[in-house]
Amino acid sequence: MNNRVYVISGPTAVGKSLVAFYLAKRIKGEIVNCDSVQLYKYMDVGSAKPAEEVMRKIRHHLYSIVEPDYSMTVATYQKLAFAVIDDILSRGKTPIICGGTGLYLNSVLYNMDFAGSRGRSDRRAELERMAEQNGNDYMHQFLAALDPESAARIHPNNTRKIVRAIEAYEEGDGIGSMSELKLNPRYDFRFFALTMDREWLYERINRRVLKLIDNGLVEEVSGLLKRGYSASTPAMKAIGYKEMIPCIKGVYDLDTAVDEISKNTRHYAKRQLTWLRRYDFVNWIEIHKGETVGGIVDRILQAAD
RNA sequence: GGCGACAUAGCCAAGUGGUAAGGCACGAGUCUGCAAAACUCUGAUCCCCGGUUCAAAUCCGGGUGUCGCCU
Repeated sequence: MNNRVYVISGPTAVGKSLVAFYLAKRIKGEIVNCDSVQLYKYMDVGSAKPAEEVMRKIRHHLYSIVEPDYSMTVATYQKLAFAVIDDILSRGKTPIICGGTGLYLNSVLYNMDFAGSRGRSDRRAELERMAEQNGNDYMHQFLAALDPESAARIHPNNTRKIVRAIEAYEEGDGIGSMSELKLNPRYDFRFFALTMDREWLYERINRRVLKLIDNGLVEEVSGLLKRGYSASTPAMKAIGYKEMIPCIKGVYDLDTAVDEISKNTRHYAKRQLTWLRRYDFVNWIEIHKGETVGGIVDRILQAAD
């Protein structure tokens, strides 16, 4: 059975969705979301989900599948993604994974086993409280006493990771190291990362944020607040949402919100590029000004064979 | 034209004689169950010239520039 799987990644706002869509049209593909925020319902504008009519023309999977207060994890994503990918393949179509959430990408690309520790939320809360009371170094030393290897890998200030490492250790195996991961043999990947001149990308990001406002971001976030979601809802920590809440509450004006969203999006895009550079088997597709989507798809298909 | 203030990294900015805090931006990076998250690293000899002093971003004189007020 053919098990080819395309992966289209890249920083936010390079145009992944559009490229994936045209690629899907060419090869009878179906798109599988790999964006942690587009997984959520009611978060369409801020997460820049593909338009309705686009979704009607080509099958799109794993978009808007959970409520904003659902706490998503990589493990869950992986399970969902595998199920969808296998389903698409079984129908003789080609899955096109599209998104820029690096960790989620890893869960598909690599042989990551999440069967072990799940993490109990009560224990996590307890550890977080402990961290707040005793400080970063205390927690780091606490971890070092249990699991010196992972303590050595985690910076003392990164409390979130330290808590997870302690949690994982207490549950059993502890956390592994991503540097030892092996490629997932189940699929025949064609992995592409779109990129473009940094300055141009930043211009696109700035422009897109303005467009999100035009498209009704303020209304979308107000709506979410009315539904009862708040700044502490997991999904509301996403860029575009977390900055919009204070604006709606009158803490600062819309211009400030726009600046904050743009800045955080630029930072995010930069981190995504850093993440993608670590894959030695990725095919970089540098997009040039004036190039058509068709042309980009041509280059992808050429490189894929 | 006169009077006054200011001049420190891309931006904001502390420091008023002892050898340049901090923040932001930019850049680089880490990453095994919150990942659009969390975290780390990185830059200047202080507008120019001269003087005082063992020692000046810090004091004095001159120049240039910016801002404010006055005529």
